[in-house]
Amino acid sequence: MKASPLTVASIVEAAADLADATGFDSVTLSAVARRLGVRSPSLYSHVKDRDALLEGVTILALTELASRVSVAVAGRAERSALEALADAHRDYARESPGRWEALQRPAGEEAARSAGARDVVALTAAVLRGYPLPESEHVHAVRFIGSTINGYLRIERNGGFAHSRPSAAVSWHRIIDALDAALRAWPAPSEGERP
Amino acid sequence: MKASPLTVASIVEAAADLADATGFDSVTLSAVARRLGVRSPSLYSHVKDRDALLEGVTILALTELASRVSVAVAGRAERSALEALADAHRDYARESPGRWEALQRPAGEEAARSAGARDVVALTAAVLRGYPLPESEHVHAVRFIGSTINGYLRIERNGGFAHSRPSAAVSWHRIIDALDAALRAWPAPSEGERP
DNA sequence: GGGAAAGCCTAATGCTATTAGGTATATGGT
DNA sequence: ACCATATACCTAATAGCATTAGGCTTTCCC
Repeated sequence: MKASPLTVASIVEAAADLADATGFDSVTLSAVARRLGVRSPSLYSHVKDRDALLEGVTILALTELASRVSVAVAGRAERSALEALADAHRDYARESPGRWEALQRPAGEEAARSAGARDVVALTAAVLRGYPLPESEHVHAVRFIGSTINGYLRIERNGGFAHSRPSAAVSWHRIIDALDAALRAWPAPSEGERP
Repeated sequence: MKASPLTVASIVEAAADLADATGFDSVTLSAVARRLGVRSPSLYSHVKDRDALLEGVTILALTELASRVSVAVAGRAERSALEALADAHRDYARESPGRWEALQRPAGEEAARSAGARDVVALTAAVLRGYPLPESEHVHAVRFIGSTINGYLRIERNGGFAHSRPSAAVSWHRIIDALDAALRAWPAPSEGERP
C-alpha cells in the first residue's frame, strides 16, 4: 500500500515542509524519510546525497519566491513596485521560514543557473524601470536592493533587532523609503567605478 | 606535560581558527578537541555544549569586528567613515571567513547583549554624525546600513554575484555610493512611520 | 510465463554529540 | 607531612546521523 510513489519532487517538497515546520537545520535524510514513511537509504535512489536534497529545496524556494514576486510587482511601478517586491520577500520569509533559509546557503551550480534565480534577478531589475538610472547601473542597483532586503530579513530573523526599540516593523518601512530615495538620488559613477 | 591548560578562551579560539581554516560547519567538538590534543568529552568541563561553543565564537567575532571597525572609522566622517566601516566588515569577512560566518547565525541572549554587539551598533551610529539625519531616524539608518553591508557580503560569499558581470568588487563601491546618497537624501518619515 | 528492472528493504560502517563514571594530580587544611 | 578534596583530564557507552552494499518483491515488457 504505497500512499505516494516517492519521486524527487515529493522528497524535496517533504524536505521543504519539514524545514518550514522545524527549521532548516533539522532537515536530515532520516527525518525526511520518516515523514514519508520510508527508510532513509531508500531516498538515495532519487537523490544523490543530503547536499543535493538541500539544493533541491533551494531551487524550489527560488521558484516559489520568483512566482510571488512576479504577482506582487505586476502592474506596479517605482515605489509601489519596490515596496511590493520587498514585501513579497518578507512575506515569503515569514510564511516559509525554512524554504527562505534554503536561499541563504551557498548556491550550487544548479541553483545559480535555475529559472527561479534568473527570474528573481530579472524582476528586481524590472522594478528599476521607473527610476532614472542608466542601464549600465542596473546591475549595481539590483545587487543593492537584493543585499538590503536580504540582509534586513536575515538580521530580523536572527533576532538582531529584537533587543532594541522601535520594533523591526517600523524600520522596514523606513528602509524601503531609504531604498526608494537611494534609487532616485542614484549617484553618478566616479572614475574607475565604471565597468 | 600539558602544552596548554585548556580554558574556555583557548577552546573558543581553537574553534574560531578551525572555522576560518575549514569552514564554520566543520566546527565540531571532535575536531576542536583533536586540534587541542584532547578527547572531546573533556571539553564539556569548560563548555556547556556545541551550541554554547558556537555562541562563544560569535561573541569573539563580534569583539574582533568591533575592534577593527573602531580603528577604521576613527578620525573619519561622512562618506569616508561609511566606506571605512563597510570595508572593515568586508576585510573581516575575507580574512576570517569562519568567524564572520559565526556572525550570521541566530544570536543567543549572551551574544545579543555582548559588548561587541553593542559596540558595532554604536560605531555604525557614530558614522551617521556627519549626515543630516534627525536623532530619531538613527535607529533605522543603522539597521539600513547594517542590512546592506551584511546582505551584500553574504550574497557575495554565497557566490550570488559570481555568475554575472561586472565583478562584485565594482558593485561594492557603487553600493557604498548608494548608501551615502541614501543617507544624504534620507526621506522624512510619513504619517504612521514615526515610532 | 520468464526475465529484467524498479523500488523498496535490512545490515553495516564510521562519524557525531553527549552522559556517566574513573583516575591522577594539584591544593588546602591541620 | 599527610589526608581529603576538588580539578581536569580520561575511557566507556549510548544514540542519531549519512552513506554504502547487497537482498527481496513487485511490476511490466516480450
